Amino acid sequence: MATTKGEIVEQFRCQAIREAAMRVVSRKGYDHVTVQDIADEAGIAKGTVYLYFRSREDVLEKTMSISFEDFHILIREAILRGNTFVERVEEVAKAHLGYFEEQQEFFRLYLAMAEPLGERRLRKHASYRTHIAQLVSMVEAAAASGEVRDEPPERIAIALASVIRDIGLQRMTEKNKRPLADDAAFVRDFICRGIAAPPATPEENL
Amino acid sequence: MATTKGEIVEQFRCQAIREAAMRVVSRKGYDHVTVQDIADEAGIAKGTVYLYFRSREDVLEKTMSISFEDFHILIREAILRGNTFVERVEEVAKAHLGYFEEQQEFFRLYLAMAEPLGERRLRKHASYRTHIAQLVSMVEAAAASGEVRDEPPERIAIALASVIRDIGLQRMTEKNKRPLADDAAFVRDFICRGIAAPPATPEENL
DNA sequence: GAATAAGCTGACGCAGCAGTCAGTCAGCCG
DNA sequence: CGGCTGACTGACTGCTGCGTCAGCTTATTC
Repeated sequence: MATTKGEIVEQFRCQAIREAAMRVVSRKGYDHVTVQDIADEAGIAKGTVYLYFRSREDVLEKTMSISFEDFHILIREAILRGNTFVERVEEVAKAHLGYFEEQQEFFRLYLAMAEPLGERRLRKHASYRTHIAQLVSMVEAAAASGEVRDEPPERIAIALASVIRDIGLQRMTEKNKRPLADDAAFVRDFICRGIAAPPATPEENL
Repeated sequence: MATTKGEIVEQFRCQAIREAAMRVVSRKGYDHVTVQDIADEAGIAKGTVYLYFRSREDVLEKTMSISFEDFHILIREAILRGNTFVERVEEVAKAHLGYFEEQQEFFRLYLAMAEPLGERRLRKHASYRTHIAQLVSMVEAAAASGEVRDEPPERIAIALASVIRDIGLQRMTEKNKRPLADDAAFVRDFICRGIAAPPATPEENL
């Protein structure tokens, strides 16, 4: 009884518009998408967009948030799968890169949000901050159990996201892709041999 | 004889406009700068801008290129200062972060160019590619002498730039800054303990 | 001081886009 | 069938920003 026929139609339309928006943002970038683009992509008139969303910004904001929800869940699960910090990093990298692979549109959306230009973005989109926060708490847990060196957790988290993002970006532009597992392992090694607490002082020659 | 009075004036004006453009790009971001903004910042009329540059894009392009020249020289010198790969990474990080510190406007410009959205930027601005190329050849040299693991040099170079950039970004938003040397050391450790060839198999527990 | 040249100006033309709203039309009800 | 409803449309308005150019101001020359 909660969902009338009208509400179902509304949901369907909203979703169609968001999906169109996602595709267009992928192609043209966040800043350069017009409402007309979105309408064309969805096969409706521009005015119709305004029946379901307050503004251009509203469409893009909601598109962002909803797209990120799946992603957040995926990363959360990846973190839970690992038992040690090293394992968690590998799982996160695998999930991250894998999702980028199958959702190239999302990846471009993610890039658009992560782009740090003027901090405008970083401040604006709560979804991206939530994503970083997930990583921060993972790092904090590892710091508490002595698995990582004593560095600001947020610094490590951002560096982690940064490396994964750029590896993902490179995978995207490569012709003959390396196996995903290899890249996840690369990230794991790259990150962990850098930030893991020294095992038992093997050498101290720096 | 090569430089008439007119040419000197022209050079002076061009420089003033570029400097104004740099400040404005810093504040508003590449995409959102208008020619009027630049003219206002330079204290001249909009039309005057078009006496010295063909278009808005021309102003921004030249601003980019010239700003990057100093930066390229700085990084080249940093690379030459180091004797080992580890030293070079630290020198590069120090130079990088130091330059970001004293040239915050340049840093924001750099962010605007590095933003990978849609590869539009990366393809467009040769300056950024040149910067990456510098790092690639540094990594290649290190790979040749067995100082780094056998991974695609460009991958490592981009990851390196990525980490430095994000550390720089974080420094920028911090209230009480850590000493620059500490952060350069952080980057050095973060990078090198990740990509340095294993010294003499201290442990093999992965 | 007048005449000429050079440099600069900002109002204007034009284009593109966000958001609006009067009008259209398909479907439904009596 | 004829009238009503509401979802949808797309032309329109207002605005912003690029690039132009007729004219103004300042420097230079005689």
